[in-house]
Amino acid sequence: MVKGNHMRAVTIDDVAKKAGVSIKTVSRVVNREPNVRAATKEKVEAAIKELNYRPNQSARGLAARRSYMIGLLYDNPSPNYLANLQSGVLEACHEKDYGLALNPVSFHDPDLVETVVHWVRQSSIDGVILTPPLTDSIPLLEALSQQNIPSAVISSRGTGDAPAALIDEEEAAYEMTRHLIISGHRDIAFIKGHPDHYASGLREKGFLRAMESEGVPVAPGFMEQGYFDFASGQEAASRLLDLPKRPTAIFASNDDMAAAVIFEAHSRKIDVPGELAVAGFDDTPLSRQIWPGLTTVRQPIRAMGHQAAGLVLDTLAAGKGADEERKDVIQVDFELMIRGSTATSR
Amino acid sequence: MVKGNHMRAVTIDDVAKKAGVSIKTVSRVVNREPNVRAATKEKVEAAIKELNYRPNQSARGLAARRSYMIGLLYDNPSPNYLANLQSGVLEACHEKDYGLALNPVSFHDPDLVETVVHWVRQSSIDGVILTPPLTDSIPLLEALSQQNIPSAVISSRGTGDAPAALIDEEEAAYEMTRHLIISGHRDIAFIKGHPDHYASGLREKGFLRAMESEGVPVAPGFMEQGYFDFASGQEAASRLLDLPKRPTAIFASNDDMAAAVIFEAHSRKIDVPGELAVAGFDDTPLSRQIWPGLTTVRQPIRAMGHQAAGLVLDTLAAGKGADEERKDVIQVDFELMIRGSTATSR
DNA sequence: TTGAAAGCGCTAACAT
DNA sequence: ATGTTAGCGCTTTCAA
Repeated sequence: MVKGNHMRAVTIDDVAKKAGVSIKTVSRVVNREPNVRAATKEKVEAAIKELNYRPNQSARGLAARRSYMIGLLYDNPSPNYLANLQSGVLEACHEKDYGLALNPVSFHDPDLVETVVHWVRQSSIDGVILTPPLTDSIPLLEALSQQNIPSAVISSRGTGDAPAALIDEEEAAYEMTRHLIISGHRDIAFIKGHPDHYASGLREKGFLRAMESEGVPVAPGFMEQGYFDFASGQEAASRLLDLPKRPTAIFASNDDMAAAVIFEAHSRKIDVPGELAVAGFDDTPLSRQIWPGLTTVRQPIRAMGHQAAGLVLDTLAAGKGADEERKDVIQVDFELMIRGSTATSR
Repeated sequence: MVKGNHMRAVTIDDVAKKAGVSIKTVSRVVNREPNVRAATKEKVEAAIKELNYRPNQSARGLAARRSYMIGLLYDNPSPNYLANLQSGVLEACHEKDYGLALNPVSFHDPDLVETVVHWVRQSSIDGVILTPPLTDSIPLLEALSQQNIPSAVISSRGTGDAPAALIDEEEAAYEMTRHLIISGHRDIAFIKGHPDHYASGLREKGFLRAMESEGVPVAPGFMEQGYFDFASGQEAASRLLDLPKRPTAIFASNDDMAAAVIFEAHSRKIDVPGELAVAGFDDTPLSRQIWPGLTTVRQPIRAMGHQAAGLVLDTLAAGKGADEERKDVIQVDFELMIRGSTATSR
């Protein structure tokens, strides 16, 4: 493959000339539009191949008023979450020859809605994927829908406002709680997730439902507020472990907080899992890298990213707008990962 | 702000009208071209701000024959590394109204060079940023240079093949090793990094230099090969801790492997730091979330991403090609983070 | 220092 | 089933 530094790029005109058709016909073939005779199509495809033609994305975007890019919106997710999600989204984009534009935003920005809509308009982003907690901003969802911007959400309230890829958060928390109860625990404390996240409520609900259905009471002071970060987990853990009658098990709403619980236990010489069982949520690498290994809930973030991107791209492929929005909800399976932090035999 | 469904995006004409100048003048301001009176410039900037104008990338790309995008190439970095780096790069891109295109590739792909060059050409990517170990692929660097594709590397052999943002890896390893020696250790083992990474060699060199200069011999079997992942750290740690006369300190070439050392120590009831001191490299969140806290070397990845993007964008701004490539090397400061895993008084 | 005019390569709307 | 004609919003010439 020899190329000079300033080789003129092959354009649609070159292809049209070589195939002996108009540029519009070439355009039709490239965009897989109907109404092209098979023979014509073949001629054009041959010319494209011979010239090694690739449409200029800028020209395409300018003329068609779209960018052939979808946007990923996020607010300060954990590195692990972002990397996995992005990897899945990129994969799906790659399959459909779409590009990915990233946009880190702030959930609490009063101009969030305007910022996002403006970004989409100015960049001609064709569709967007939202991640928690942005997925739980009703004004944002409404604006996107009203502005006819195709979108999909990762995890969400599942109200069907937009297509979604999610797990059954409540059921996952329910099952994890049952695991603790079945392991013999009755003094189980819970550290809640960040209140901005709708999923936090679901996890809490799952916990409470399991306790109630098993007839295990939640002791006073055993429900602590956390914010998904290590520091808040540490504070919550401190309070719980300083209680006169401390819990024998703590279920934290995510792994970072669970790791903080273990950290605090270690520093007080409280044996995990002997004196204290700990469970988390997310199955981050961290859960395998601390000692003892952390029992947690695995969600297939990567796959969910892939699915969500697929939902957006399907909408795009279906109708050029998001008019007849298909409000799919893809529920994927979670998995309980039982590790050392809740081991019973020792 | 009321907007209909098909609100026309703000264009350069709107800005020109509002500022009372021609579109060319707006263009000059946007592109920071010279020969614009300060007063005019201010008027235009005010209009841009008021209308919240962002240039249409497709139109820009079409007219200027470039994409206004830079590419970020990576091969399976740790989530934390990727998230931080990307954040810095995005920030720099945002400042200059550039877009970012991501490209996960494989260092061992025999078609790596062709894949990358083709991708850059097809997408009209204006320049690229390489991350380790891609930064250490001579053929890749040569191809980019030969094809006149502006690029910058994050960390590298520092040979000046391309502009780079890096820390003094060897010196960092040297100082960490000295910290261990000064803390009273003499039986110090080292777990090497992935051999694909040039930095691995530098870190090893720093370790050996410190040992030698302090007159501390490296015991047989005290140099272990690792691959930067937790599993390889575990294996290396197992071998080291099973030695008849085991080390009193282990310096692992990154945090994941150091965490594995601590994990293995815990599971053998070896007290850290009492019986075994452990040091890592990277200052990942993990280093603060395991117990005891991990002594490590902090590199400002985010800042390095920002710098590297700046180097590429500067090249782009300077000459339209990378003709008179400025082979800058920006060295940023590292920092020793001393935490519990190497504490002396207990 | 500024502006007017001419495209960049493609798709959309309307021919035929 | 295929072609013609206008732009899309910007940068580039070149002129003033």
